[in-house]
Amino acid sequence: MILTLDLDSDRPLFLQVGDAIKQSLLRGEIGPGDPLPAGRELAASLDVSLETVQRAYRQLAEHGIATSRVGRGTRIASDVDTTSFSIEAEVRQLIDQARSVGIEKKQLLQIVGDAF
Amino acid sequence: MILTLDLDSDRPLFLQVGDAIKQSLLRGEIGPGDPLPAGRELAASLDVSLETVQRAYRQLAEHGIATSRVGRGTRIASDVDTTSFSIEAEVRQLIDQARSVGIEKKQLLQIVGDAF
Amino acid sequence: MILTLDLDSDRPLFLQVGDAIKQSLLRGEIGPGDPLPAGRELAASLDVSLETVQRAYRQLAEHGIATSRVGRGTRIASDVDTTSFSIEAEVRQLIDQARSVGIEKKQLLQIVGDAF
Amino acid sequence: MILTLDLDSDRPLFLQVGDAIKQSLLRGEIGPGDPLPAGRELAASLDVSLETVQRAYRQLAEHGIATSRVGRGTRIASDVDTTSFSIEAEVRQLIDQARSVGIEKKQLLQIVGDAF
DNA sequence: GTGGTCTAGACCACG
DNA sequence: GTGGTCTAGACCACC
Repeated sequence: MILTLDLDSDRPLFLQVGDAIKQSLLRGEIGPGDPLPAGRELAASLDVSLETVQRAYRQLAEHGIATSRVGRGTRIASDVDTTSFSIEAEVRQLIDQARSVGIEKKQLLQIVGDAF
Repeated sequence: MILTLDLDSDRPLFLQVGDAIKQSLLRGEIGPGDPLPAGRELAASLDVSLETVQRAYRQLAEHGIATSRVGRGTRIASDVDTTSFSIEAEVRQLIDQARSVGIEKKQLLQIVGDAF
Repeated sequence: MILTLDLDSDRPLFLQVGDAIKQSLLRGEIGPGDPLPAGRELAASLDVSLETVQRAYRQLAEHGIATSRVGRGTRIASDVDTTSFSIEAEVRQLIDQARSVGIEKKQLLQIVGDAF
Repeated sequence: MILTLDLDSDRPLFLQVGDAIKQSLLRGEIGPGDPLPAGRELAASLDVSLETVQRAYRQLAEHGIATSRVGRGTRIASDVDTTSFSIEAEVRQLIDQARSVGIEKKQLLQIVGDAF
């Protein structure tokens, strides 16, 4: 598993780690039941503290995306539902509102790009 | 000017103050060149610290929405362009959700562009 | 707020802190909207690390029992539902099952007391 | 002896093994004096480490449920009393929930005693 | 080996 | 002042 972090981002590292794992799920690189790297291992490869990785895993567990068991590692939940990751509805809503105030496609992409 | 803040929101108060002023602009309650309330006055009416209001005004100034001059108070810029921030809140929300599910900037722009 | 921790317990300290706060709620010592002690303050009075208290508060927030805002402290949620803390149903279920296998009141209290 | 483990459970495997043996006792599938499978054999059939099975047997011995003798294997104690552990799981669950809502041992015993 | 908990520091943004 | 994040260590139970 190869993940990249943006140390200059305002987004907390532990959320970035969780984001990256969800991304791998969406891309199909990993799937239900698949093991995640050991905390110490991932911490070393990302050059962050173990606690940061643990917080990421803990958050994934709280959201039902992964499960951790002492001595057995952390793995993607067998019943993980990737469809919940979709944001299509939000995108449609945004576009509707943009149109309602006369914002063009080009402008909206500019605004979104600037805010990301 | 009557503004309301949501103390239960995760959004910082000083940004909420700025948001509210932009909303007044969008609704036409205030317009280019109009004066904003004195910092101390608005702070008292919102029951927040003066520093919070000052930070809000500073942010508006940085975005070219308002201008401050010592002794003259703060007023809406004469050349303010409302189209750019009318959907800021929605864009922010979309980006937060996109990040939380591991969607990158490039991907999101693609999705938005396709759906428009 | 006076809380006591059992350092010899197997129960994690941060859960004990959360337990104690729920207990205060059940006893009516604190109620919806009431502020909780500042993390540093509670950490000092309990002689645990700040992180331990923060984890307790974070857990309460995740369960909708408290809300934290940077710079404004942590307080009991205004819509907290203490009835959800009840365990009467579980107790009744346990007693039914105990009776069904011929366990007497005295025995059950012994078993529960030993397991706590 | 056929036992099943729940790898998704938070309950340690070695306790689950002990639980399953107690359940067999309660169901009458095995009785006082009956031999338990050899450690290596059970470990292989459950696909867990020998250490896990050994820990389970050790725990059963500590609770007076089984006895181990080198070279002779492990067997159910001849004087085992099944009434004591028939509702252990329910008691554990109750205590966990009680702790999570801040109920103390004394309080819980009071509640259980009142409801019986 | 694994994850879970905890500490004692630090720096940051918000008020 | 507040809470949020992060680090670099440590010890523990489980496998």
